[in-house]
Amino acid sequence: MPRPRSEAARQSVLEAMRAAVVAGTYEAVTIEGLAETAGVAKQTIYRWWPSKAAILGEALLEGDLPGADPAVAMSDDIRADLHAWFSAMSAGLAKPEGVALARALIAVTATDHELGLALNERLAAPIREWVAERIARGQSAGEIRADVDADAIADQLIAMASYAALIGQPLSAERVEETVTRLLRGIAR
Amino acid sequence: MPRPRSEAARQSVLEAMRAAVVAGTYEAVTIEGLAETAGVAKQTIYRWWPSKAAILGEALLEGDLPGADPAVAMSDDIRADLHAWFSAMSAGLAKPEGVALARALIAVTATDHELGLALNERLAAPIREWVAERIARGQSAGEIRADVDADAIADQLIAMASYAALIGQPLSAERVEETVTRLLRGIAR
Amino acid sequence: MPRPRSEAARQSVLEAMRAAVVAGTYEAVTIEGLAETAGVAKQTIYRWWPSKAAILGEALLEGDLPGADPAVAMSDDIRADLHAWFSAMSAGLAKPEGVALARALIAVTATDHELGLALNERLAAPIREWVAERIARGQSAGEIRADVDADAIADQLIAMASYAALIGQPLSAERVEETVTRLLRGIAR
Amino acid sequence: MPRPRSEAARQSVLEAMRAAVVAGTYEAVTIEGLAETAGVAKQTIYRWWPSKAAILGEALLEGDLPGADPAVAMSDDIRADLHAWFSAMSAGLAKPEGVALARALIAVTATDHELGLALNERLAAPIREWVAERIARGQSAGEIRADVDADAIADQLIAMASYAALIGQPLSAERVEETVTRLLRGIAR
DNA sequence: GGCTAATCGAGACGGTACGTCTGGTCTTGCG
DNA sequence: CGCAAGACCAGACGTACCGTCTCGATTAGCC
Repeated sequence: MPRPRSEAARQSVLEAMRAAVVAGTYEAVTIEGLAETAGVAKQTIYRWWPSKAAILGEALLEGDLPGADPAVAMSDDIRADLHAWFSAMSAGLAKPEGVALARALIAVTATDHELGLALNERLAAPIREWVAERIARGQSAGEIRADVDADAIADQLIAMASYAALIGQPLSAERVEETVTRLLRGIAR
Repeated sequence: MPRPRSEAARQSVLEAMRAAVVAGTYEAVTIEGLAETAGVAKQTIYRWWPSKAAILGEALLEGDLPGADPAVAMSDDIRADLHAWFSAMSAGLAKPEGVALARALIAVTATDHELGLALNERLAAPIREWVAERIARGQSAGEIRADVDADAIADQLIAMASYAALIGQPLSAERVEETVTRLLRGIAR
Repeated sequence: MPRPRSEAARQSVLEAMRAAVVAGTYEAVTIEGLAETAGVAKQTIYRWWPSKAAILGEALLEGDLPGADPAVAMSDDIRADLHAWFSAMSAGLAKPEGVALARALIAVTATDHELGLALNERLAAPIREWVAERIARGQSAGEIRADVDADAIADQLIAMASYAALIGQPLSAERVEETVTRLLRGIAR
Repeated sequence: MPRPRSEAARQSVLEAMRAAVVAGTYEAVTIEGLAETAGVAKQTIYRWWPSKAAILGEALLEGDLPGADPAVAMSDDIRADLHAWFSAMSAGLAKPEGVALARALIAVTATDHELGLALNERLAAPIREWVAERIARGQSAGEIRADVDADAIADQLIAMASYAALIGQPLSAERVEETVTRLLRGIAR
């Protein structure tokens, strides 16, 4: 049987993509540049990825987009939980690295619809899940209205954080605070 | 004393940019293609614009980004007003042309920070103003809490509409309805 | 280890150059035009040749400048030999193709000193050699003065033929005849 | 009455052409550059000259091509006269300025046949005349054969000097000496 | 322990677009 | 109406990458 795909080459391409995106804009990333920094032949890239966008996608899913993972334990205080999570996400997307990766994701979405949609779906799913679960808990506890649409809330917060990264003006602590407060007022029983 | 700049050339370049963006992606727009469709020499473009992004900026500010202009009269019913406006904006950004232009704006913002920020500022300003005014009216009427941050609300809605356009899934009427309802519950006195 | 240079591409570029020069002036030759007629990418040309002049040089050395090769057998009659050769050279440079190539050589020499000098040297060398040999033979035979400078003679005839091609008025048979006669009177013992 | 053509502009264009040609190659001369150095508008050049070549032509005829003017008095010694003149011409074409202008003339001739021919004719005429006259004198004095073709001699010397300038290797004093000596042996009675 | 088949690096190839430069033409307003 | 100034259309310049295509050199299994 033939020689298997080189995992080292794969990793170094993904790493090169992350580095390139953080260093400049996604648009400025070049397959040739990637190949050079990764120490890999161009053909090796073209053999395994159909496009620059696909490489970014894999790099984002594999590495992590700071703020994308709602690694927040749930307590009994829904306000505290939502605030902790939204605040963490905003902070993740406020770091230079986070801004760069988020912008690259946005750029690729604005360009390659299909892939962008898929990526957003994949990255948003755990968030939606977390929010749904926390809202459901609040509903069980009788704090939250029964007719609240958890997805709408998750989407709103994702949109806000994402837009803030796009225009490069991270949500301030006050804005985060205000948003959570107002949101809770809107969905409290 | 020399020949003045040709307004016709300028207009046809901007028009070509709008057309190109609507027809494909912003990334796929080419200065050479623009020159060709506009019936203009490449140098004429380079003489007056420093970049593709600048052309798009001018085209967006001059032509109009559907949904960007809050041309909604204010009534005494704040719910109706907010709904009418947010609904109109969402609808504008749901039309193919609106999606295309919004995505182009997003793409340029993700790429050329400076210019993107300026553009967003310019386009958001009238919206912020309108929302501020409407909220203030509501506060005078005693319907709305005094401590509400109008900018936060405007930004939230802009982010939501913009993100919806980005991922190509326009806000449904239900989602618009839900958002306004929840929002009002959050800010009502 | 990579793919080797394409000889086909190289040849078709050189051929395109010869054709272009014969069809028009050297000045009017365009790298883009060359690439197009040769069915080759522009970059392939830039990869291998530093300038238009270098292409012409290679084309001239490889193909042949009519009249540049003194393919004349030597007999015992120095007058006949010199006449045959000078006449052949003049005739070669009188043909439209010869005129065109000679002019291109002159144009490139007038422009790119270094290369022009090298080319002239390379093309003149066999001529100088032939003349030197024939003169030496004449000297052995006692027909020609011992102090004759063969290079001076070769250069004179090259200059004359070249200048004639430049101004587009080929040396007439009479002028060739006269020149050889006068020359021989000048160097005979 | 209309304003007459500006002689100052004309002169400064011609001067700029001479300077440009001496400073670089004829090919590198640019109408725009000319206009700039001459302090003249591009259109003023296009109004009065059909081409770059025409400007050079006028500049050469008006200014002087060093060595082109056979300003040599005739004595009774034909050898001395021919040597003096040919030597002066070679020297003129050996000076950097002379080489540059001669090359420009050659370049324009290689490119614009018509004009080049005309220019060569104009510049060669006085030389041919001078040579014809001197030869005729020599014939009267019985030094020179009656059947000598003066034009052939003039052309030969022009070609030699011109070719020497072209390849940038001025005729050495020895070569000049040798040439005149050999030439005279060829035409002496 | 050789055979074989897909991998890898390197980089040439036909292309497209870049941003710049110049050619010629035209349009201003001043003198 | 000539002229300086400079915008305009046109198109070549030389460069950078694109995605495809050889090359020769490894490197697994499988015989």
